[in-house]
Amino acid sequence: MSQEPRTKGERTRARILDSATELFSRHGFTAVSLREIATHAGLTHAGVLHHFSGKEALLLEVLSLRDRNDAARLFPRLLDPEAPEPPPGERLRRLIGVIVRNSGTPGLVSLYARLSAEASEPGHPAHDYFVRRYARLRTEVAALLAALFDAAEPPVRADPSRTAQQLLALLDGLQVQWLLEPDAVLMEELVRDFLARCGLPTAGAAPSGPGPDPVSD
Amino acid sequence: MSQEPRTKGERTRARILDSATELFSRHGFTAVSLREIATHAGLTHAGVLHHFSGKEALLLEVLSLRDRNDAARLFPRLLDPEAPEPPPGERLRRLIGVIVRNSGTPGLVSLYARLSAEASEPGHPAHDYFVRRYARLRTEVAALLAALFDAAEPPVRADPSRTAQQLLALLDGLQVQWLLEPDAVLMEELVRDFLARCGLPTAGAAPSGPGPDPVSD
DNA sequence: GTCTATATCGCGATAGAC
DNA sequence: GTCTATCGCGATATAGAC
Repeated sequence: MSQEPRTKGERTRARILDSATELFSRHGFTAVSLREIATHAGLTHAGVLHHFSGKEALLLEVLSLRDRNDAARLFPRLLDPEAPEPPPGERLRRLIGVIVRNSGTPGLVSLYARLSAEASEPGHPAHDYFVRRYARLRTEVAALLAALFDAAEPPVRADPSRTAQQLLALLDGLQVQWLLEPDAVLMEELVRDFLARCGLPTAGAAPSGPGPDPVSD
Repeated sequence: MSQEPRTKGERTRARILDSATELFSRHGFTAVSLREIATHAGLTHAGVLHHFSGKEALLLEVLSLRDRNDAARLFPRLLDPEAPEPPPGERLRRLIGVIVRNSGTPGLVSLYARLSAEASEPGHPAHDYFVRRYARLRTEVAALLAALFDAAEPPVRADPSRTAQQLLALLDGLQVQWLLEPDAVLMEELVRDFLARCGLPTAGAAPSGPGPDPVSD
């Protein structure tokens, strides 16, 4: 999961991130204090704040690590321009696979929804991160949709960029509803239904498989 | 906006709500302290906590008041079963009108996104409120869509309930993206586009007009 | 019932000593 | 790189004024 840390500082930092991930995932953001994370990692809360500028920044690190994993699974070239790019159909299957995979870690999904909403306030420390995240995702998903639209039979005439915005919004919005009432929201089915409405039938099941984590950082 | 308060307590409560709405909208939730709200309303922070069980509860009141306004505009029967129900086409126009109207108060939109994400954690004080909110909205929007589907030419064969979930998710998700980058997200157009894909063209502009606030509470 | 004043608690965050 | 000390915060509780 983590790149081999060389210095003591890097090891401490990694230990803090591990503790934070575990405690945030299990008990949520508000319920966990910096002092608890610090104790769990074997130092004081001021020690934690030497490595991370604040509680919010610590959450951002935890989530962006996970985010890079998901993104790299879908868009290998984002991390390594030399990486082989799977065909569009396979990438669409992986996108649905990420949805299924996320349902295994509702704690982190909840944290992400929370932070993205908080970060929408201008001036928030994570504001730029999310602006960039959506811009990047929109570009990548638009390119993927464009390829799928062209390859479809019959070809689909729709704006890939706008459809990408809609798809990303649908995923985010459904996740909130799913977190509130897991049994009432069939994420995968509703997403497939939307894609079908766009002229992109997604018959098969989503594999996404175990596979190695494409990000190590 | 507020029903004529009779007792001193009701007046104080309304004053606190007004102060909280103004300060939260302008500076966000985190940046405003209960002590500031109290001072702005002319009492101490303990006094505020006599009327509201906590800062989160105060936010919930501010937002649910606004929520009831929006909902009543779309579904008059929710508040008054005797109220006349506008035809489906008019109600769809009003729904789009609410989107346009919300873009005038990004502060409150941001607060709503934030709270709905936070409340997704089980055990959160507002968890039940949001579960009920989505259940109610899903039911109402599904009924509206069912009427529109039947009246469409040609009639649309789609599951109104699932389409309602998708539409609500789209609205929530787009709002987060819009808050992050207002110019990059054309809310109204993207929603109309989705509805058109569902077989529901929404040619005309959305009036929503000024009109009296349907909720007074 | 409405509200103030006060004290106490752990929290996130900062400054400075070591 | 980590600590102690300190700050204002949200929250709780109590006692009492009007």
